Amino acid sequence: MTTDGRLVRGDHTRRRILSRAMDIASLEGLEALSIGRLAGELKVSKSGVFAHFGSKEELQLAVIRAAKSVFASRVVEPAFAEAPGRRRLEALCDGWLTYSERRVFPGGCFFFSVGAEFDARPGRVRDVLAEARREWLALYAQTIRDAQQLGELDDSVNPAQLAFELDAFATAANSAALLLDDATAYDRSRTAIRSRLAALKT
Amino acid sequence: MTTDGRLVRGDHTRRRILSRAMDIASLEGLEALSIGRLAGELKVSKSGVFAHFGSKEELQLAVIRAAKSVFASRVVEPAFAEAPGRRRLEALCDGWLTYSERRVFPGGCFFFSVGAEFDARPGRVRDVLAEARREWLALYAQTIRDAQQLGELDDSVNPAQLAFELDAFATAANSAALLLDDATAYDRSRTAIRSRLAALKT
DNA sequence: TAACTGATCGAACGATCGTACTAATAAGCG
DNA sequence: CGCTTATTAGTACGATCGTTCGATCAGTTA
Repeated sequence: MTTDGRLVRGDHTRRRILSRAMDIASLEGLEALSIGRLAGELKVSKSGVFAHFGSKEELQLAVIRAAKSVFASRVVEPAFAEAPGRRRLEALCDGWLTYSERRVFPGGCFFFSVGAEFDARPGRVRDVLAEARREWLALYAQTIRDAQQLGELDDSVNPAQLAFELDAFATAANSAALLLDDATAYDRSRTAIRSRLAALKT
Repeated sequence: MTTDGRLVRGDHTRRRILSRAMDIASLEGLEALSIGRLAGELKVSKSGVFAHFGSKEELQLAVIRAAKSVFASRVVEPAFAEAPGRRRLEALCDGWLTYSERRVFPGGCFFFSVGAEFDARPGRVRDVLAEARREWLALYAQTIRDAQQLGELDDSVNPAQLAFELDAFATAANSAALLLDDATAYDRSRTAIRSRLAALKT
């Protein structure tokens, strides 16, 4: 148990930094995250921000960890409150779309934005982002497999293939909603997902 | 007719700059494009690069125009060599995937990368990128409409909806291939597109 | 109270950014 | 050859970047 006032204060500052940093990163990317800018916006000294992370790369990695935690609580956990199988699969799809639509991060899905930013830059940041995406697709695939074993989804479909397609529909909605200011893209995405899954009823 | 040696020389330099700039932008984004960096890599002076565009934003806009031209010659024009209708639609899908897979730009699809970078930053760059995406989706939709009028595609499908889905499959392949180093994503994408279109035979 | 620890600050560093100037260079043209 | 025009070079500016270092302030512990 931690009641040391100094640690509590530091933890509070750290959370403030990471919260603002997630917003900036989702809007403008992890490279646009500058320590001086964070310090200015949060009314803290540059070295105060820096001391929490030790380097810009460590800051970026900490921001990604924080975003994973937000994503888990807003998308993954609600889906796991549903029964395994088709119900949970639908909750994953719809939970993701709602997470993008409601702008949990102001720049849309955090991992879409920074994933595209780092997908061609070698380094630890890219590795962590790739791993996060792999975990997400694996979660989709496992949920599909569960639904198949429960007899709720046609056995003939390849789980990785269906995971790819569902994720494609969702991220395309995110992209269109942001770049094109086209909120109807979420409807299109839900239509596509619903009709793809309807074809796989058993 | 232009045979003025000075203009020819300037045009050549400008092309060299834009070519390198497109590669950098596809890999690291339009903001990572710095005038000093371009000058260093191309062995010209900073002011030499600057003089061609007048500002960084104008450089970014010129790079986008150049990328549109590359995209048109590699994807759109080959598809228009095919007969209108289903043939042309399939050429658009496959041409796009091949364009991404062959790394016409080293960072994958130029417009995917910079679109994600600017989708939440107001300004002229975003406006131009949004317009380019709209044109691309409109081209898809028109090609679908043509196929319907030729009796090659089920009339019941909404062209904008199908365009959304086909584009979703393609961009998802680009994203997975880059971030996950997963070249099989192109196969998954082709499978998804083929089976989606097969369901719409008349 | 004294000693210690952790969080934060302030100032400075070298580097790079976009941009603004004024030469220098090269090509066309009389 | 001179005169004009277009492209490049050179230099300097203020701003911001990530990082380093020593000082300062707040809270714990003996």
